Amino acid sequence: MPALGTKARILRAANRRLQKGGISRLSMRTIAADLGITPMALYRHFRDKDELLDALSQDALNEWLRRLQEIGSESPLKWLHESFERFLAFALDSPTRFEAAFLLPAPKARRFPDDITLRRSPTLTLMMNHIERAQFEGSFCRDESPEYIAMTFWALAQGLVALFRAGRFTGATEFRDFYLRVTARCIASFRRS
Amino acid sequence: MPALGTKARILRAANRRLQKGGISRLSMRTIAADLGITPMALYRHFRDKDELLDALSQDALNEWLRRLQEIGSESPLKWLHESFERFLAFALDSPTRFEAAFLLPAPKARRFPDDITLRRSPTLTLMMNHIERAQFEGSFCRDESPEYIAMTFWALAQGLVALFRAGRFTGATEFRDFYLRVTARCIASFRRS
DNA sequence: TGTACATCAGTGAACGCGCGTTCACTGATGTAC
DNA sequence: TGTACATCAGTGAACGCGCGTTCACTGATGTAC
Repeated sequence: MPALGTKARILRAANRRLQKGGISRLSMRTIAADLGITPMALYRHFRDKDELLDALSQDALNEWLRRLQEIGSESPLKWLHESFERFLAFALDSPTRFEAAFLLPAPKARRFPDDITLRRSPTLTLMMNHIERAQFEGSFCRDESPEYIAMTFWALAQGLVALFRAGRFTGATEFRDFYLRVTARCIASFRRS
Repeated sequence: MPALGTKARILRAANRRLQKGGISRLSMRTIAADLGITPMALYRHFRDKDELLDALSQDALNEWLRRLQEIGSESPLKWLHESFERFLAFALDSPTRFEAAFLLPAPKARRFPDDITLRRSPTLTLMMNHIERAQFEGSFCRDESPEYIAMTFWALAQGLVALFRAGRFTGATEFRDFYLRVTARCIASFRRS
């Protein structure tokens, strides 16, 4: 009864490794050791370390997309608040996958403005859709484009979490308070005046 | 005529190394090789690699503080705009030192809110002074504390630069435009309404 | 002025480590006839 | 139903690399008397 294929088990072990020790301590050898397997067995499932890292990051990005998609389609403003909260939750409750999703080198990352405008990024597109809805409804101002606003949100959330991860807050509680206040304020700053 | 002591030359070489290759490729051996010196010679000047890294980051933080201090004391609002521009310039024209200042692990980093409120961070204190002046003059609203506002600015600027460094912008020009627009907007959002 | 000695920057070989990856292999499982 | 063969997950030893750091040293420079 192989509930999980070896490939999936490798990714899970890699995530665990990532959790303690971070990227720098993630090696083919440690992952294999955690699984009670020879390092070379990994090469049966991934061409090389880069491919494994890539799978890891894809996996985590999918998880993030899934969390975003799970948000109920209430009012667009509520959706935006909720998306900020989910980003925070993702960063706090799964620092591993958060790190894999956003901190591993991502060769295929979408670029602003072209890729974004062309809706090539699934997560940012999702966010932009709700921003557009908010603008359409009249609850958001229209002087800025959805991609501009989405990218602003993105930068702010990333910056806040980066400071937290760099140990710039006394504790998680202080961080949570600050994060929620700042992001709420940022959303508010785009409301129709 | 030793224009530069060996210690200073080591730090300069380390900065150069940091420039190409980043932190991960910064090793005692490569630094020494760049100087045409034996790796062990470095240990005459630094107890170990950590101490060298620490000196590197202190050095870069001082450079950043110096750049902030050089801003003329015009109106507080102009000062804040200028500080954002200098942060951008620092990130773009000296990515090396920027990386050393903000991306190297900083064991002594000040924490929000305690250390900040107590004015333990020289750069944030400088920024908070101008925010206070703006509030006193009446050009900034008073519903938020200077430390809250300063930390918000800080997170936003860091987040923007992090996205740029992660290759999320088509080019430096697009980034510069976006950065300046977003930060100006953020400053504006704290003006008295 | 000359000698003895301490200081100190830098040398060069070596140690032990963890890393990604190579190579030739074993042994079980599935499939074709 | 039995045999021959391909497939495929995993093994185990080894290679070559760059790393931080140890150790005992050399040789020049400064200082005390």
